[in-house]
Amino acid sequence: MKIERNNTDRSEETVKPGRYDFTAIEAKWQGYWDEHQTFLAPNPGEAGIASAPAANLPVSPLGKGGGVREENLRTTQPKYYILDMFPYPSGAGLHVGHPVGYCATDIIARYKRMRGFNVLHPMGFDAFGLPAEQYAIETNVHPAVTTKKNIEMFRRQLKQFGFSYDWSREIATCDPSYYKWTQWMFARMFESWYDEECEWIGPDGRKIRGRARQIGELIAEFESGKRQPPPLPRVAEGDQSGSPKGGSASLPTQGEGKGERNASQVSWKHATPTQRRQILDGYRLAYLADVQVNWCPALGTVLSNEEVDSEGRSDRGGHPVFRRPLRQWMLRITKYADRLLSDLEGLDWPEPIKLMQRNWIGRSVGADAVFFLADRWDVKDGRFVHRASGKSPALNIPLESLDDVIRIYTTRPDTLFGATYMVLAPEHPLVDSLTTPDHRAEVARYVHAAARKSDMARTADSKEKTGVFSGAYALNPVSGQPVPIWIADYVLMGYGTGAIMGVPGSDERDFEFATAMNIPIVAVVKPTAEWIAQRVAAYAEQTQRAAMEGFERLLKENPEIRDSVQAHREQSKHLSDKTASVLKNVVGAERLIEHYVTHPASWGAAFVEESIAVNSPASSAPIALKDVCELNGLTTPGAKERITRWLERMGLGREAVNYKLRDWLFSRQRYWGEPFPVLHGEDGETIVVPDDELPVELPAMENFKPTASADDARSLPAPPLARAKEWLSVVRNGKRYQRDTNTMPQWAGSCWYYLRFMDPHNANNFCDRGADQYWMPVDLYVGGAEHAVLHLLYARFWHKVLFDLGSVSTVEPFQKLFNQGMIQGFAFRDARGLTVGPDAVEERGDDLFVLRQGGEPVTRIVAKMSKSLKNVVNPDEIISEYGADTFRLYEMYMGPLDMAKPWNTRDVPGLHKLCQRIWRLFVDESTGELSGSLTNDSPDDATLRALHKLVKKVTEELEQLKLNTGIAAMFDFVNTMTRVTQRSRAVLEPFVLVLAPFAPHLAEELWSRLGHSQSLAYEPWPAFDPRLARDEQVEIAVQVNGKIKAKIMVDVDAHDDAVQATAMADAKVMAAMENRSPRKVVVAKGRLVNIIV
RNA sequence: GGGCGAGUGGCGGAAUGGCAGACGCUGGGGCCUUAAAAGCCCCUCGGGUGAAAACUCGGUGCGGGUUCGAGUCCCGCCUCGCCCA
Repeated sequence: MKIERNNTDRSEETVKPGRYDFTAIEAKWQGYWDEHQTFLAPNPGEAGIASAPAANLPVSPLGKGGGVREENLRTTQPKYYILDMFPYPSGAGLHVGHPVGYCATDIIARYKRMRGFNVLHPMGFDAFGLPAEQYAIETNVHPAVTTKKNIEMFRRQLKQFGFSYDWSREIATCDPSYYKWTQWMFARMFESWYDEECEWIGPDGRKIRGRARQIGELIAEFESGKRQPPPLPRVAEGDQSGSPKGGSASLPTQGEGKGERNASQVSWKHATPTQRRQILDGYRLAYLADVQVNWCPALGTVLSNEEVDSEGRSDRGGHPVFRRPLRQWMLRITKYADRLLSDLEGLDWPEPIKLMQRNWIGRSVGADAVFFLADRWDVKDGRFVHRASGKSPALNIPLESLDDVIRIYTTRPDTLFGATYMVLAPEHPLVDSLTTPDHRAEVARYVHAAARKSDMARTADSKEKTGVFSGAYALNPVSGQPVPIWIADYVLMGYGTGAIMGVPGSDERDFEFATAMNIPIVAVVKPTAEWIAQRVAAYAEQTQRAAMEGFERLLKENPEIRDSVQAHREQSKHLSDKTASVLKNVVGAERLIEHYVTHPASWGAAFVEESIAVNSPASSAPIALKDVCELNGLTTPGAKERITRWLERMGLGREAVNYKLRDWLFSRQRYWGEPFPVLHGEDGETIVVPDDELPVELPAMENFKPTASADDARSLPAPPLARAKEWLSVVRNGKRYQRDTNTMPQWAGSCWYYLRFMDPHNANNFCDRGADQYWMPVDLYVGGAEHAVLHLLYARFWHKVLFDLGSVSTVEPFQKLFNQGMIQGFAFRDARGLTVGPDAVEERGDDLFVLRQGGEPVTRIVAKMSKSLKNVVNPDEIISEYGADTFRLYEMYMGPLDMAKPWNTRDVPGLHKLCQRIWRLFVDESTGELSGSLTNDSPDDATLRALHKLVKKVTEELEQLKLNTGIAAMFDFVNTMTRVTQRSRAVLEPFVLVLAPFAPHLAEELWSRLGHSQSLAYEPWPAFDPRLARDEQVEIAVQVNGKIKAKIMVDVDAHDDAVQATAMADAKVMAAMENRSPRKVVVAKGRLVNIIV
């Protein structure tokens, strides 16, 4: 059809019928990919859906058109599993931060397909979670409905980017056919225990120590007598509520019994069914325990630490939150601490993430030690003697069997002589029994108040230390000296044993506490000169009153310098650097160190580093013990070693490894999560639901509101599921059971989703073993660094349990991890430092921004995108205006993938222009036909070289995920090609293939217009000729004494001598050398020549 | 408070220890056009000399160091961001 140029209707459409119509092109190819199932990835044993290049032909020679096609099962090819952290489908939809990782993985996935890999690139939804439930509470719409709607929105949004996901593998964790297997895995954890002694060879041939085993094997060991059950807590028979007596029996705990609780040895043979259950529960990987939780009665739920503010109120609503013990499901992740730590070594992960995991696991080697309650123990003949039983500790008596002691863990046993007090957490079971009558009222008040504070508020460094004296004393095991026992909330029950020895001379927080409570401070480690110098500098800044007091004391004790220091002080009220230097130079480091050793309290801070032991024991203090461990003069590691051996020999302690990592609290009082596949009998028995009854589906409910109750620490949580009466009660074998009213936390489903992707529709197993062996491990896992610890640690733990049980073949799930950077937004800051969003600001000329109201100038800053700043960018608008290809290119061009960078919509058109220019290289806009400049002639040297350079650069950058510079190379290439009038197909066709991973719609369209009938998705990636990918001559700089004086052209392969000769012959160089002869000449090949005269 | 990361033009950023500022945006100039848009071409770190071509000096948060040579490596600071507490 002829275009009528003089038509009155001069819309763009009629003027340029061949324009780059991204809307039509993108819809067309997304339709094509769907229809042809282009990105379906076959599993082993399945026929390859699409034909593919042979694995041994990863690249095609350039300039010869399409590569050789062979019918070939892709499953015989090398595989590549590339995974995105799947999103939570929130009601707000995608924002521009989400697709950063998705664009990158899609580019790599498409590239790897062209390199001949069978690529698994799936997408799904982490669909259980709080926001949907919260929305349900507010609107009474079922979370399943909202979630389904949100998933549909997300899927639509994701599809418009043209991502090459195999959508046939889509999963959602809230789908019963998915959570059936989450429940199944939980049941396996309930039915297994961790055998720490087990040594075995994994499928990879490596020796592993420790293994999850079937609980039946443990029972068999008990029955055969091969293994003895540990002592049980002494609970009155038949007293299921375990009514606390003296407060000591109500806090069973993770793991085995603690030393301070009374325990009784029961043989398996003579154990009652209840006792046997208790014994086994102490071993199971999934177990029930009473743990301290943040209970918010008004909201009817338990809150996570992050949901409680520093005042101990709920984030939402500001309701009181109480610390109280609740019976919760726990996962025994702590048993895997060592393996989670050591297996990090072999992973290709960013070092900071590994470090964060190491810190989170927090392995430390220290010692357990016992302190003796002073009113129940005596020191007789230099030994500790229990008043009631007359027993004494000894080498062969386990710590656990000592009564009336407080067990502590310390990473610094070398500082035991400096322990001048003890602290028990307010929840500690011994608090009630050891508090003396005259202190009881005060202690009770304090304990009650502490229950209302969050862990975070209690341990915040900035907080003033609080505590009350219990009236009781304990005997220090290394000296026999009595030390006061305090109750203070800076010690948490959940960490260690809930009791600490206070060593104010060697611990910052103990120092603060001792200072506040007037407890003696003893230095047991000699500070280093560097530390003393720093403290002296702190005097000069006059930051702390304690430091000033210490300074005054120093002056008093050193009259010979008082005058000279005083002279400085008269000139200025403050201490100056000069004063500090007088201290250092006149008093001298040695005497300052001595001063700290004798008067640590004056120094305003504790020396917490490692150095040399002193005052251990102090020469002045009398020691009641017969056997004394002398530490003075030893280095910290040496002192640790000696004291630990001594403690062991005396039966007072032992070496111990501790972890910061806690067992995983796995229950939530929520509706929208996986129900636990367990049944609770009225007699306290807990059984798992048989596999053939899985999944245990959520009951249909209409009201999700938590049952609010009085703001009272004693009220009980009533989860929504507790109201599903019919669902709740179950009869099995004539016995009545109740289902668990808790659900699993959101992390559960994401612990194994990468396994389900490999075989998403399998009804008989969570994943076929063959698929697992073929696809695992994940070759590249891309997501935000905010999941560095929790998700990645939980998933690794979960995977290792499955590995131990023989369900998966790899030790670690994610071989390579990459963290994409955050997309930030612009915001503005006014003179007072207040941050405002872009909608409150007007731009006046170049980089001048003023407030719309008032006209006050503001400066532009980069800030996290947030609803409150209204600087969130929605990708839908960008895509409808510029297209998905432009969006993908822009997001990848913004900067390095792993860096945070601000979104700037103003930059987007530049990438759109790139697409248009590429389009015009091929298509005549006025006709829509292929451009007349396109020839079938063989390419000229310049454009051929440009192509080979491009292929080399893009290939190298893709391998390193440096997509921004890869795109810059394409700009360069397009600039070069725009300037020429004849363009050879032999150059342009390979270019389309290089473009394809980045801008797939545009590339497919051009490919098809060039006459190809099939998608380019499986075309071989172009190869480059290294000789053509570089110039024959290069310009190099010539420096004389490091200053550039000239530029010369030399052959790339030219010998250094020849380059040097050319450089020296240059007129400007000779002028700069001024007839001096070179002392030294450095030739950096292809870079520069530096002549030193 | 601890850990990690980052500071380079007006903006985003580039640079195996080797010519700082590739590439894009913005801004300016030119060509094309009746005109505009689009497109194409050129310029765009700062100071100095010059009519111009060009020449020259300075410059990668601050202060030191290693090196023939440092944005890059080392030491000490400052600021910002993220995570943890």
